[in-house]
Amino acid sequence: MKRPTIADVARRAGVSKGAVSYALNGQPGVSETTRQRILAIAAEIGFNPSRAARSLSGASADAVGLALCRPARTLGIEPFFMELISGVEAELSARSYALTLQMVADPEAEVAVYRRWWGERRVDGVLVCDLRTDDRRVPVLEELCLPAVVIGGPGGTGGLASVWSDDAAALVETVEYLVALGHRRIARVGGLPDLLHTQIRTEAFVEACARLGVVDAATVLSDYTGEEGARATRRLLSSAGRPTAVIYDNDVMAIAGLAVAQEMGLAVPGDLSIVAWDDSPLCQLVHPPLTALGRDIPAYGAHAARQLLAVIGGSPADSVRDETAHLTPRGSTAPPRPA
Amino acid sequence: MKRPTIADVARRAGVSKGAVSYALNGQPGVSETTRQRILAIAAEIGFNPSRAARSLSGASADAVGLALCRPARTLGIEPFFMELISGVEAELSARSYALTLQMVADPEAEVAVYRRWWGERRVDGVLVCDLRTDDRRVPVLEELCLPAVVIGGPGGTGGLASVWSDDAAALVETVEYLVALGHRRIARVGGLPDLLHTQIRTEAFVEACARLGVVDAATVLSDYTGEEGARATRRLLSSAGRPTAVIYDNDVMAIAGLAVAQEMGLAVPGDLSIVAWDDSPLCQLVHPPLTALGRDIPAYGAHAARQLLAVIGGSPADSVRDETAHLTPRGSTAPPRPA
DNA sequence: TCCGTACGCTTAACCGGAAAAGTTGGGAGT
DNA sequence: ACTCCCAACTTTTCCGGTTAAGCGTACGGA
Repeated sequence: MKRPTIADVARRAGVSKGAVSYALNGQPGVSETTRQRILAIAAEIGFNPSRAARSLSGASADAVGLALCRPARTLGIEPFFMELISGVEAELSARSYALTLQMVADPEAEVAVYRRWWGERRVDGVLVCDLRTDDRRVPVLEELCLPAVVIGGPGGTGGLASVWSDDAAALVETVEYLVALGHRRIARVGGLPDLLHTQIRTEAFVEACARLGVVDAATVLSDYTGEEGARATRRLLSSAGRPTAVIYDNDVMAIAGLAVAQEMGLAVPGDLSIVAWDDSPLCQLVHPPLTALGRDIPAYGAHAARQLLAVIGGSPADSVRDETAHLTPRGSTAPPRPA
Repeated sequence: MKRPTIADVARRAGVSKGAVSYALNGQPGVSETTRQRILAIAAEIGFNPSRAARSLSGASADAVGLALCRPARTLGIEPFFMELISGVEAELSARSYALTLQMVADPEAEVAVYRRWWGERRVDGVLVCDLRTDDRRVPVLEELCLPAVVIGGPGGTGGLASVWSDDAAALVETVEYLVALGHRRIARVGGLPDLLHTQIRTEAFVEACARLGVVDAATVLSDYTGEEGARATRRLLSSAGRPTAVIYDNDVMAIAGLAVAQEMGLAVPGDLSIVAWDDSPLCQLVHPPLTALGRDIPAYGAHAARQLLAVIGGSPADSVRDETAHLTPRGSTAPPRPA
């Protein structure tokens, strides 16, 4: 089946290409009668203007890009990205923008992808995830003047717009809660060390623990996978001054940690309290259900998408704060058993 | 920063646009010396040919589309799609194809998306998930002659190419395994009833149970969410002739079912054996770890992507079988406790 | 009556590449 | 010495839209 072009519509309507273009784009230059006739014909033969031709003559690509740099196994297991993407998509498809997705091996490759997208005019802007310290992607995007919204922060985003959530505040709230329960030896299993939010959380953790008189406040860094979470937990629980509470940087590691505790004969929450970051339905499916730091991830993605569309539309790049994760206490946290 | 065009390269090289085009595309028509000089200049100024211009003059869009029609919460929680996407992506990015992702509300909207993509020449082909019975998308894609690969089947794919996995065989293997353990009352918590693979599995289940003398072989349909899985499990375990084994159509429902069984005071696997379809790492993180029907989902996606690229390249549309899911017995299955 | 002008449309240029067709200059063949 | 051919480019056209500019026609005001 041949795709109809604007010329086909013009021929059937007995007018010129220009008239059809004006009619379809709501521009003045055609009478209302003619416009309706043209619209009817276009609808009848199923005409859609070619994106290529349209964007060639100056219009935008009507697409935004998202490059993800995480190993496939991490992506599959973590609900975070899929939820984020569905939120982004909800916002984009409402304005008939497309989302172009690309998995990359490392930040180097990601920068290359951005350069290519920019050169090809394939996207009007990009969403940047997994912000790192001194992130090399930031200066490149600034240099290219490619509209971008960083999902993460605060800080480290240069002149780029960003949407961020106050992880430090959420972590402080969690430590305060655990201290209030009576915990004095709290550990944390963190995510990938290069990620900025890991560092933000670590700093907040150290600061809060110091301020609140937590004796032992170790952070063990991991990679978000269940295996690594389990290994880190085993190490923590085997140590001399074993913690009475552990905060995990994602739910997968928390669930793995729970399994390890049970396998080592420790009662949760009697001997060990567990808090998970990211409150996916998984947290409620295990026994005991996990106390978790949750927030609306699709809304976060939608927020970022909305801001990106604004930046593409010419708005100044500003940094906006999204909802802070809130603690939902469930069965995995309780006062520590007296020694 | 202004994007370099082919004219910029031509000017700096002191040749015409045509020469640059020949040089960059490896066509004869320029000397090797000139070609190298042009390539060097192009690399130096970071030239990437505009996708729009290129695809306008007959070339392909170098992108494939994937429209997903599932509620956001299902997408987030199920590792399946993200793993599939990462597999698809791995294959596509190796050939510098882009993946255009779109979430849609219903099959109607999905068909509209296909028509638009086709008209806009935004994609060269599409991957179709969640095949239904008498799927309306199939005839539309055939009418449009839009290259497509259906992920699912067998059957119901009309003249479209497809990649499928033998779910019936996997289910039969599972039932045989449970019967061999001594189970005679086996239930199944299925997925969305409209999906073709749900029906294929149900038929295979009924047939296998009848053949193997399973007394009670109920299938309760659900929607892949933990809540619904839990509800279905509660109903099954409260019934008179309570099953001694349950097969779940995905891992999330299986984990929810496990929690329900434990909450109702039933020992797993003593009182109830559980088998999960889709073997994500989650299955190994719960206690007891779940016996699961697993297969390599990223490879499945890669396989589908490879076939789509072949169809786009002009290969005939054929139907190829991917790996069959294999059963990995773990702690959640055992012989039923004698009554 | 004549001119200005607003309307409704057509024409043509342009976007940035690909590729067909046209144009050189130099070397081989006779 | 003259033709022929081919390599190496240049020029031109085309893809399918958008949009500035042009061009009749009708209508209103002086």
